[in-house]
Amino acid sequence: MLLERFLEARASAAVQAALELAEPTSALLRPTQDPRFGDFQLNAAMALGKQLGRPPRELAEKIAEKLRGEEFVASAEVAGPGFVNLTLDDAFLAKLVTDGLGDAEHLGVTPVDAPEKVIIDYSGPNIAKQMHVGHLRSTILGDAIARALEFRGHQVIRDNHLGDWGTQYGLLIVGMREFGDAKALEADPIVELERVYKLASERAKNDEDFAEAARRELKKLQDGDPENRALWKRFVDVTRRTIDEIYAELGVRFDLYLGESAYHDALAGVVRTLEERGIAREDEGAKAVFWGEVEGEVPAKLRKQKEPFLVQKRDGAYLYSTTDIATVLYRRDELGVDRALYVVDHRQALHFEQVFAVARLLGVTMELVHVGFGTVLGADGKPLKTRDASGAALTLAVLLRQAKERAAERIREGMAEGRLKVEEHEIPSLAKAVGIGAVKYADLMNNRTTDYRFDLDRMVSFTGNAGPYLQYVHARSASIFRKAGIDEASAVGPIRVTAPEEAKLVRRLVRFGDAVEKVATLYLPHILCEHLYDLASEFNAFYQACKVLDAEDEATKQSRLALVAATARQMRVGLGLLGIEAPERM
RNA sequence: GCACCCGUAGCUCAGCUGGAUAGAGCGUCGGACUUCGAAUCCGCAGGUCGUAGGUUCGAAUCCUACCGGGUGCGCCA
Repeated sequence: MLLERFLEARASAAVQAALELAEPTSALLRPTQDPRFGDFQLNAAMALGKQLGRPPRELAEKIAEKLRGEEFVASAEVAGPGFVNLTLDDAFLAKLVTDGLGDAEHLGVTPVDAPEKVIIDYSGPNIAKQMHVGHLRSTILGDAIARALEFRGHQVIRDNHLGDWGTQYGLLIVGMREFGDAKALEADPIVELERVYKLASERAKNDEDFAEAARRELKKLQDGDPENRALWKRFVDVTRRTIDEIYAELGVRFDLYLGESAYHDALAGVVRTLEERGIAREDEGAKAVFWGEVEGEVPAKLRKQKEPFLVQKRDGAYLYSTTDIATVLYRRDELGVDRALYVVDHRQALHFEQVFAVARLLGVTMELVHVGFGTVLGADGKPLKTRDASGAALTLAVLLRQAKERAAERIREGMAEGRLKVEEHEIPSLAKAVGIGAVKYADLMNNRTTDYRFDLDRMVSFTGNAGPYLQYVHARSASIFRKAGIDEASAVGPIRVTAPEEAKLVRRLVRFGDAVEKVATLYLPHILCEHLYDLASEFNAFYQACKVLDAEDEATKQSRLALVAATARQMRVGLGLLGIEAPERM
């Protein structure tokens, strides 16, 4: 069940009945910010008081009275100008958690009524370039959102829209012939490709013949010249080897790797269609959409825009705008998706608005969402540069390695202090789980929409609100079962709330489904991070205050074991949705 | 010129789409390990929510203006 949805529905019905309203109205249910006000508050009375011309507190009292009969309500009190403060019934909540134990996969969270086929486009690294920390966000966010959607019951297609096509390949081809080193390309492909690209693009700036040659080779490549095609294919293959290592490290996977090149053959047709429909027209030799003149539905913002949306260059080459339009059509016609998500830096917001607007003009009705995210900034507050000569390149591979190293150090400390019984050979996998988990959590805990400052120390920090804090709760839970010599799955309650810490923990556990639902509808994984952090805090408080194995009686022990099991499982599943491992010990 | 985003504790950030006395982490300082794991817990300190108006029972949140920072806008992706 989704608790908030359930409560909102029941409370709204109560409001309508209590006030004898003809139309249904929202109870304006919100979680309270202060436990003194109970668990949830209803704000409807104040809004309706104005509307109905009656004192809000009088309405609130009627609503409260109506709710007092509900089985999930412990108390309903009127407070302040007309709040109705709801305190939920402990036994009702405890039963929800106990019931959830029977559902190992979804923890009692019911799936959406109408599952959709959703394609999610994320990561999208460029061929011939190292993945750097800027790629982390799209990759991690996309993966977490995909998992949340799947958890809610949607069918998800993960697509890696590789940057494997475009003008840089002309440069790379002539560059490789001019400066390339076959041995280096084999040994460390991306380093060599980046070196060659840098030399070639510098040369092209001052050498018109060289630049011309690059354009010629690009044209040959795009026309299917076998030799250039083979070289290009090699660039793609060696890059794929490297990025796939990173994905394996991150535990990220894709169903499709349909890069830009996959749509090349469709581009001429797209432009032709746009012209035929009067959406695009020729101008100064190029083909473009002029938002002021096209007929049909166009967002007001674009209407006002002077600059056209270019779909073909004067020299006949296509742009990524054309590719993206072709991609939308492919996803509709060949994949039949209901929804397409683009997890891409928010600097491309205008680009996607334009792509989507063109798609609408072409009659595309599926939901198209640009899931934009903030830019990763360096310590100076400027977008993090990685290609620049100044300072060592901070690649994703380097970041992940450092995170793992620090985690390994930490594990060795624990072993030395005797807190941890870990075999030497377990260290690498454990360090990976903790190190990579810390990096992922540090990224995901930020609100997706805002820029954030990249700080390596913070990212591999293992204290406070950080990945390992959540993993630690899971490991502690697992440790209790190890010590008791029983299986987590055999702890089935029933849960009874006796201590205040148990009451708080239960109240957190029942809100898991709502958190995941928000991630899947708002595309904001940090909401789940926050939930799991709160869960961890409340578990730690419970752990501090309540004996589990040495509980005062057998029923309490069974209840608490079930509570520990529910926490462990929710933490494991929740971390799983974030793409973070939950080790049994750490 | 047009469009968009952001200003919240010393630092990094939440604040669930308008609710009550604005919350975390880090950092500082002080406590808690013979007791289910101290990567933990407890406590102290820290705020004109950029500024000024407006909307209303009620604003960090919505509107307007201004200040400050950033981004994107014909032939890159």
